Formats: sequence, structure tokens, C-alpha cells
Amino acid sequence: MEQYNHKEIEAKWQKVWDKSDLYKAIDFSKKPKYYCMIEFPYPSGEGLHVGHPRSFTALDILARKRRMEGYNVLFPIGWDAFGLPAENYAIKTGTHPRISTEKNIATFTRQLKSLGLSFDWSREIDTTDPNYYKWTQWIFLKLFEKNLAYKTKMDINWCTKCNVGLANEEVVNNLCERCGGEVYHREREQWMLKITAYADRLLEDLDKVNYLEKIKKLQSDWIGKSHGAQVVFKVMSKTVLPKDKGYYLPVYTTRPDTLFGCTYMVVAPEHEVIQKFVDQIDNYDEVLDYIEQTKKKTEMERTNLEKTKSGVELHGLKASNPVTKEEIPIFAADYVLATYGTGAIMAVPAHDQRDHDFAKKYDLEIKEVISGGNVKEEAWTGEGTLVNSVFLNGLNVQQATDKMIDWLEEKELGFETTNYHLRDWVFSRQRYWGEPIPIIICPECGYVPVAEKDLPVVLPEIKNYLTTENGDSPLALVEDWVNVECPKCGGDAKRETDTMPNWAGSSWYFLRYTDPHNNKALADLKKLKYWTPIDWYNGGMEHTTLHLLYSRFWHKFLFDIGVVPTSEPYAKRTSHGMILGEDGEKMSKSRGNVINPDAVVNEHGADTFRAYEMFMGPFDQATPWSTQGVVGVRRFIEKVWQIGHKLDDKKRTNDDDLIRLLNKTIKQVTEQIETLDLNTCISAMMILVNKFQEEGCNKKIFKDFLKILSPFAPHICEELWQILGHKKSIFLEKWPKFNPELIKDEAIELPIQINGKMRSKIFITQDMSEEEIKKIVLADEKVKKNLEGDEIKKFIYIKNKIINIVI
RNA sequence: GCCGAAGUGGUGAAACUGGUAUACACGAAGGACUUAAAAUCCUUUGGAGUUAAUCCUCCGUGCGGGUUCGAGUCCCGCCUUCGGCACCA
Repeated sequence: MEQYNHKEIEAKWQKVWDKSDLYKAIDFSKKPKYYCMIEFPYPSGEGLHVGHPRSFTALDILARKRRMEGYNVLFPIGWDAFGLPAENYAIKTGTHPRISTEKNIATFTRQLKSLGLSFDWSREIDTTDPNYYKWTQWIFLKLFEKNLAYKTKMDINWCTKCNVGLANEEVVNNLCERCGGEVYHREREQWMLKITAYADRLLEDLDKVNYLEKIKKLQSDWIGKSHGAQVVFKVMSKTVLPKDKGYYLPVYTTRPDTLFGCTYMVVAPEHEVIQKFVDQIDNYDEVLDYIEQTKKKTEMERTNLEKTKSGVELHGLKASNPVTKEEIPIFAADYVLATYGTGAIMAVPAHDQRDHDFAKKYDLEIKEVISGGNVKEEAWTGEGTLVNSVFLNGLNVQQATDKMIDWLEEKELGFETTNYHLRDWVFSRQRYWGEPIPIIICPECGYVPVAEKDLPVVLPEIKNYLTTENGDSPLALVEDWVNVECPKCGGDAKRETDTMPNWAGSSWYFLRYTDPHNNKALADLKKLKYWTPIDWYNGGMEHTTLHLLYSRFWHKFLFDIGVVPTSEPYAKRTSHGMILGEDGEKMSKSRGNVINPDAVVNEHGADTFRAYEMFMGPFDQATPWSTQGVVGVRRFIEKVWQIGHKLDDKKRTNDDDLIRLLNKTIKQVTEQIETLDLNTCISAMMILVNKFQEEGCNKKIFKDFLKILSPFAPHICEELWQILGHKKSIFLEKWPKFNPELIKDEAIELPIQINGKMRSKIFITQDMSEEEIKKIVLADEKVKKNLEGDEIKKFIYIKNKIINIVI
């Protein structure tokens, strides 16, 4: 018998499948629809990563099973092709990103096709195709129209040496990744999307979807809704006296009950109050110096709880505590962020650990207002009774919170409010390789949207891909593209030169798959009604916060304007773990631990590669690659091949046992594909095949086995199916059903414990009574020996499971 | 730092709602076949002790406690590793 020739057989079937309509999704078919989707890849220059097929194969298995179960399946593929690497490659080599992207897509396509994935290639999409990004731009215009897009000043990373804006990833240890130059934060006008307007719905609607619990938690933590109050503190200086109207500094606090314990205030170094009172701050030079230092720090460094807090007092300014009317100092400190809350806090050192650390360092008053701890030593954040708080004394935290809010509202010094950790989405990039933002800036009319009929705003050809010296995107230098007539007044105007972030194209791509060639709408509503929502979406754990949130936001917006029929895009979401290098580290060129999928497919075949990736470990967990492990799976495939050539129609005495095992295996594989416990599916099939090898197998049993193996190893199963005399594809077969009567064992092995220790085993039948069993147990030699002379205190029998005798 | 996940043999891992810990696979050791090797097949494989015996005993799921007839699984407190942290995608 010859070895399984994977090269020949896999190429043969890939060709046949490519020409067939086996994997085509049919719009409006009468069969029930099933839409399953993987995150479309970024076609990087390094080619397919072995991590991609982990997710792709798992959902390919699901898609193939669903087709065999009678569904009309949509399992599409596309390219998330805008992005930084192609642009950086262009800067280095002068190659236009269009050229390198096309080349990379060709490589990815060849690689994916070599894996026998059942994508419907006729619906392939590419986010960098003007026919696609026309609609990305269209969505932006709709957001702009509904006032959900606005421009504001934001910090960006700026390399002082190469004079370019940097992505966070390009900043390493506060230095520029390219040149090692110093990086500091510089303000720039940026387009923002008002995702915070959807914060509540993004949170509440998590109840409507079937995501893994941990994914829901990630989403809700990211949104970070909290309840509290906004309170205003009056700012005073030499010229502003208590009786004057003056300037009020709002703060957000989750603990208004502790207001009597507020002994100072802290504002973010970027806070407007500093500029407002420049003349009144006696130590402005010192403050300015501190602001400059802050610009070099990352947010993580600023908010690190372990690090000693730094800050500088604003001499000459005081704030008035609205309840005590006491004058308290104001500090600027970098641990307060301008982007969270109001950018200013009331500090209660007795009951907040960060404030406590800060107060110790600057020798500020620590005033206890809730009893229960030792506030001299550390902040008390637990429950307790209010003290030192005039009208709140004696109340508990909840009562005091309510009463304080009533008091603030009555005096018009504050109000109850909610706050979100979620911030608006910075939507501008000063880069070339992204969708141009379709806005025209007119000195007379302001921001004017490009007319819908003029979409897409196509990226012009350029020679130099570097950001300009003042931080504009390289598009700013393309004069005949930038200079346009204002669509409103006809005067001289300029195009917006910012482009969109990579997230844009991936925030709605799943809609385009339902109608990829439509040039009248992003997708036909009838088709959307047929196909959406996505029944199952799988992707990387690392995408479960941002991409998921952004795309849910866009989807909700499109729902509100009547473009899509559902308020949530994904009915179900799962995430897979990363595949690590053989050394257990993340795969990377620099570590030299990258596994090339082509080499594995070439040596062992696609079926082996697929089955190995499913077998290597739990789907949602990070797992290291093992070249040896691949060999084991190849042996399994080889065994299947050998057995498939030695079948007969004989009846055997042990056929009942074999049929029982087959039914158990069908049950396990059927159920565990649904939970993505694919590693145990494979091991169950290995056990069955080992049995075939020991005892032989007839054609009838083997055919059912082939059907359940076929989603995992499609090529070999299709070939064996044909060898067994079938003209049509195995993927047109019905998914086998197991017989529940056939999976029950006749005899059950029952373990016996004495005082929780395993001592013996007996065999019982399904319907034996406890009395009968007890008799057998007590007659057991080993049990007798262990019970010698001891009295039985308890006899515990858990039906068909275990016996425990307590003595 | 904050948030999330995970720690079980030499290795990847399995164990359903608390009920026989280590399935399946890799590696290793021994054997068969072979002039030899590869491939393949068979046997053994958590640790320690003990026996004429493949009989039996004890220990064992990161560490320390707890709940329970019974804990890898539940609770409390630690330690370690990995992922995300808003301009990588």
C-alpha cells in the first residue's frame, strides 16, 4: 500500500472545488441561512502567519458541518489592506502601497487556497478598493451629517528628530522607533467620532448577544460606566474674591459623600484653568516646566499607581470647598488625565489611596470623614459611618451620597451624573495609506462635506510618503488634489488631507459581503435582511475590545439611519488564542521563531496542518507550536488512508462494540464542534481509528466516520469517498446522526471509595437498585479487607457514578 | 500600574453540573522486521517505597489555608506566566 500522496491529492481536489459551486452562498435560498465569519486578515508582507489558519480552519469546520446539516452558508473572505506596514515599506523602498498590497494579497490568496478553506471567493472584498472605500467615506459623511464627527485638539506623538507624527506602536520607551529621537506630545486638530453618544446602548445591548462572558466583561469594562456627581469648586485669587462671580472648576466624583474630606484639588497639567489664570499664578515658570515634562510621559506612566506621584501647586490660586467654604490649594499633577471626567478632581486623601500618597508627599491635610480605618496610615475606602461632616454625620455611605447630591442640586453647586471611561474615537491619521476623509475646508463655509455623487474621493498618486514638516499627511503636498472649489460657495477651498484609521474599513466589512458588487448602496437592504446578523464571528482575543466596539458602534448608527436591519452586528462572538513559537514566545522575525505555513503544508499536507492546529490545544488558549506534534497528526492521517484501503463488508463478532464507539464519537464530534472543543474531537477520532486498526472495519462504519472527519481533513476524505465508489462530493452528504440507544454501555464500571480513597471497582448494569449494589459492594474482597473491624458510618451512592463508604 | 486569562507527567494536553487525575498525542526506553538505517508494528513510561508477583502502600494537579463523605474543579490569601491598555491590526 502506498503512502498518502498529499501533494497530488490535495492539489487535485482544490482544483475541482475551485471550479464547483460547492461553497457558494446563494442569496434568498429557501434553505435556512447561516452566516459565519472570521476576521479578515491584514495582508502583510510576511505572508500568512500560522495563527491565521487556527481561526479560519475552526470556522471552516463549522461552515462545512452547517452545509452538511442543510444550511445555506455564507463563509466569506476579504482583505483589511490599509495600514501602517505597507506605508512604512513605501517610505523605505519607494514602492507604492498599492503595488505591495496587491502582491501580498496574491500571496495570501495562494496560501489560503492551499489549505482547502471553503470560502466563497466570489464575494472577496478589499478595503483599499475605491469601490469599497467609497462606502466607508459615505458612512463618514452620514456620521458628519448627524453631528457624530467633529474636529478638536488632541495630543499626538511627535518625533522631534524626524519631524513626523508617530503611532503609539512606533514609540518605544518614549523614543522614536525609527531614529531613536525624543518623542513628545504635540497638539493637533483631529477628527473625532462621538462613540460616547452610544456608550449606554453599547453596554446595555450586550444582554442581547451571545458573546463569551469574558468578552462581554472586556467590553463593559472598556466602556466603564460609573455613577457619581459633578461638583463645582469656585477658583479664587488675589483679584477674584469669594463674593465675586468668577470661575467655577467642575470635577467629577464617584464619592460625593466624602466632600467634607476634600482638602485640596488637582487638575491635569493640560487643564484650561492654568491658561485662564496665567497672570495670577506666582510660580508660573515652575508650572510651565512641569507641563513640558508631562508631554514626554505616556499615559501609562502617568497613571501608574505604584509610582510616586509628582505635582506642582498653583501658587496664588485657591479653591473654595463648596460645603465647608474652606480655602484649599490647587495642584497640577500628571496622574490626573485631561481626557477623563472633567480633567480635574477633588482630592480626599483620607479615602482615596492615590490622593493619600500625594498628600503624604506634599504634607497636606488628611481629614477623616468615614470611620472604620486608620487614615493616618492609609486611605479607608470601605464602608463606615460619616463623621466630621456636619449634616451627614451618622449616615452610611449610600445615605450620605444621596443626601449630598440633594444638597448640591438644591444649592446649584452640582448634580448627579454618570461618567464613562470610554472616550471619543480619534479618527484622523496624518498618513497616506488610508481612506481620505471626504471633507472640504472652506475659509468661508467651514467644513463642507463632499457631495455623495463625487464619492469616492480617490487617493492620488504621490512620490513622497513622509508626513510634512508641520505634521500634515503627505497628501497636503499634492496641490492639484488639495485645491478645490468649495461645493457650497464656489470659492477657493482645500481638501481635508487627514485619512481614516485602519479601523474604518473593518467596522462595516461584514455588511459588504452580503452584496459585494453593489454600486448604489453599501449593500441592498433585502440582502442584509436575509443574511444578517452574523450568526458566528470568530477572531483574535486581542481584537475583542477596540475592533468589536467600533464596529458595533457603526452598526448601531447605521441601524438608526435605516441602512441595516439589526441593532447588533454579531449574534455570537468567540475568540481564539495565539499560536506561539516553539520556544513559547510570541512569533517574530527578530526572535527567529516564525513557522512558515507553506513549509508545513508542503511537507505534511494541508489536512495534517489543519488537523494539527485543531489538535494542539484548547482553541481559546495560547499554545506553542510543536514540529514533533505535527508528525503525530500526520501519522493519524496516514492510518486513515491505510484503513480506507483495507475495508470489507464482513460482519464481526465485535461489531456492536465498534458501532457503539462510532456513535459515541459522532455524538462527541457533533457536539464539540459547536463548543469549539476541536482538540478533543480529534482525539476521539484517533481513538476510533486506533480501534479500526486493531480490529478491522467495514465500509458502512467507515463511511460515517469519513463524514465526521471531512470538515477537519477535507482532501483525504473527499478522495477516499470517491475511492469508495461515490460520484458526488462528500460535502453534499448529510451530517450523520447518532443513535442515543446505541451509546449506552451495557455494563457500568463503578468505583468504590473508602473515606474518599479509591479502593476497588465493580461492574453493574443500568437499572440495578441501590440495595442490590450495596450487597455486591460489601461482598467485594478488597472492600471486605479494608473494612475489617470498622463500623460503616455512611454509605454514599451517586447513581451510576461512584460509591463512598465512610468508616 | 489597571483590566482580563492561565498554571496538571520529560512535552502539548484530557477530566461533563464537585465523583476512578493524567484520555489522546509527542518524546524516551526496550523489542520485532531489516545486512543496516528510515518507515511501520508491539511493550513500558507521574514519583517514592515494597514484593516471588504487573500484589500492595504512600505521595502527587503553582504555594498556604478552608468548605465537603469526596476538591484539578468551590471559597479566602499569595506566587508566577501570558494578552490588552485607545495612532499595530
